[in-house]
Amino acid sequence: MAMRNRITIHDIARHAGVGVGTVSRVLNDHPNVSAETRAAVQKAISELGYRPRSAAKTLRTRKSLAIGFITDYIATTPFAGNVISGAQDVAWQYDHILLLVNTNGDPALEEAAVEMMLSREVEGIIYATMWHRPVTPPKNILETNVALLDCYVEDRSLPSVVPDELRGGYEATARLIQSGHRRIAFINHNIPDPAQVLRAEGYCRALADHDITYDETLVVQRVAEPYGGYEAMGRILRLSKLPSAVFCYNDRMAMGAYDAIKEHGLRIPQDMAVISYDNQELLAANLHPALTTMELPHYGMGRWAAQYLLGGELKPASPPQVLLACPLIERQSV
Amino acid sequence: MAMRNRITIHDIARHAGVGVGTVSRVLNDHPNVSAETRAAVQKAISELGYRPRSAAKTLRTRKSLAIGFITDYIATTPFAGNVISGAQDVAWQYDHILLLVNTNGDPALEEAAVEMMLSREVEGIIYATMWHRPVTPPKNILETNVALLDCYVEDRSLPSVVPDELRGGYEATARLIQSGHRRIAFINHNIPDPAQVLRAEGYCRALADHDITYDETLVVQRVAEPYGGYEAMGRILRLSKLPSAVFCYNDRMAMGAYDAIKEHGLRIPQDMAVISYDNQELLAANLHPALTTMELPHYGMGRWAAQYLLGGELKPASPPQVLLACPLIERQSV
DNA sequence: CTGTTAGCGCCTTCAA
DNA sequence: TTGAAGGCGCTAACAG
Repeated sequence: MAMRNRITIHDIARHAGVGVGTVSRVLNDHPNVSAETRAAVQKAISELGYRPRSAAKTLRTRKSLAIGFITDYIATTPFAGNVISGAQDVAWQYDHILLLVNTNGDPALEEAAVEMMLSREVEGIIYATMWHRPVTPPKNILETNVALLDCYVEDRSLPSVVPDELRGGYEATARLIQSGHRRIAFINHNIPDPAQVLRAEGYCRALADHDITYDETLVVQRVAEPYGGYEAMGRILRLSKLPSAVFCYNDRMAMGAYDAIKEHGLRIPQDMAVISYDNQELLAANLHPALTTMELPHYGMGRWAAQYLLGGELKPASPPQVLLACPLIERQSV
Repeated sequence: MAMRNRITIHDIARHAGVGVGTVSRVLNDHPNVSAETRAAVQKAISELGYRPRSAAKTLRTRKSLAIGFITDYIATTPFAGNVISGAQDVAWQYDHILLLVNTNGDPALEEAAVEMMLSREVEGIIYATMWHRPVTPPKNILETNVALLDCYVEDRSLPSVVPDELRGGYEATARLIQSGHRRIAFINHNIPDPAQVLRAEGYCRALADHDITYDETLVVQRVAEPYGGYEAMGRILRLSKLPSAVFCYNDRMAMGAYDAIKEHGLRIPQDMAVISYDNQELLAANLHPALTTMELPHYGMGRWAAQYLLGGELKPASPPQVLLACPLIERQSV
């Protein structure tokens, strides 16, 4: 904290008996430096305990070695850490750091955050939502590079990475079919968002591809919480002809479905197989039996977004709309 | 992205017919500027769409308006978002931004992260762990201000904020006693960390304060996972004289305890009251009955750490060791 | 291969 | 209350 004047490249230049240009060159691994000069400079650097001032470099080069990371509701989802971790791992690999701002969905704050990031000359901004949905980012974000994470703009004019919900819904259903099930219920969320629509579409296509007739009485929509899953499963269990398996919109609904199934005296998976979506470790791994589910690729989306921004393959002409696969996590419920 | 030369204070000075010094003054709310001059400058600023280059300011003032945030395992806990959110809210209030690095506990990476932050001249660094424990931060962190979050150094030489586990253990137990329970079991973690030791201490003191004799057969230690809680509760239920309530080390163990209690044919809370620790929403709110538990003050710790760094009350002479209360979240299990 | 020099954009004295 | 000038530390272009 005792901030005596910091050591600069001038100091180390003098100490090593060279010019500042040379010091700058060794600092930046410029090839045109003789081995001995380089060694002398490096010696001086470590002897004097030199530490560069990143602001000076940024001012000169217009590169901040940073990317912005804007989240909407970071505190409300257990997945936030995975997304950040993915972005961070790639950023670090490129010697970049993450500038984080959480906005609680406030548009004014979003715009201010972007402004601050632009002032700091970030390489680009990752605009991340905590659940898959369409968004309208502040327009000033267009003044730098952007990667939308777990979200997209309706007109597809911005690069985006989201989970491949359709394929996930398809594969979850197919997994059930593969185990011999033909009569498969689907407990879905009752609010139409991308996950809700696309998982349903995947469910339908899987049935169709295996010549199973779609039966609307087997599809029940409720609030995407345990009690919603409980209600939905209860309704299904009152059917005269019971299904032998159920695909749940998410692990929370599956949690409720478990209760209903057990109360009904049925065993999982013998009497009722269950597969679901999200892979919330805490739930999925600890339910009895452990829940087989489709994992949301949070870490991967974080990586993709950072990689897109730093990998140098920016093509604003045709912004990529990437779908990341949701891997099947096999446990004991199927 | 078309990065024509940026507009500088020189441009706006010329446009407004004043000197750069004056522009700088209005930018920084310096009092000595006449109202009309100020207005003229502000007009020019908005007309030209001026955006400051933070690097230039930082170079000149040595203030980056940023604080570093180092985490160990951000991806492994659902609480990460709350901590970040707390720090972020305060940082923003002071016009600061968070520079985030997650290290996966790698000491080399930690040191490099600190080095990068020092180069960027952060105001201070929040060193946060995802569970309460003693730590050894990289020594270079001492070259700036530090706030340890959910952790501490053994010699207490660095400011730290952690949950008040002892008081939490005490109050959880007292809550049970208050409901008339006198025979109270305690399911604890089987690895001695601060939470384990201090919650146990709180349990003991609460019993003592209410003239209840400590009965070691009522205290069982296991792995802090649902199956550990299940095992522990099973052991307790085999006792000849059953307790009427149980205090669990965390919500996950409580989850397992629930299973054991129900399998034993007992009702919660009528036959067996349950209280626990952590308030993992996902679990606590969705167990049947909903779980009464002590909340870990993650958001508050985030706020405290940022406030300490930015509030200007730094006193390295006597580094504060703050304990934050764990509020009781009443639900239906007591 | 190396030294010198001219800024990057801003803030902050110092005079006026 | 205001303008002018110097310099924060670094990189990159230019000579040599």
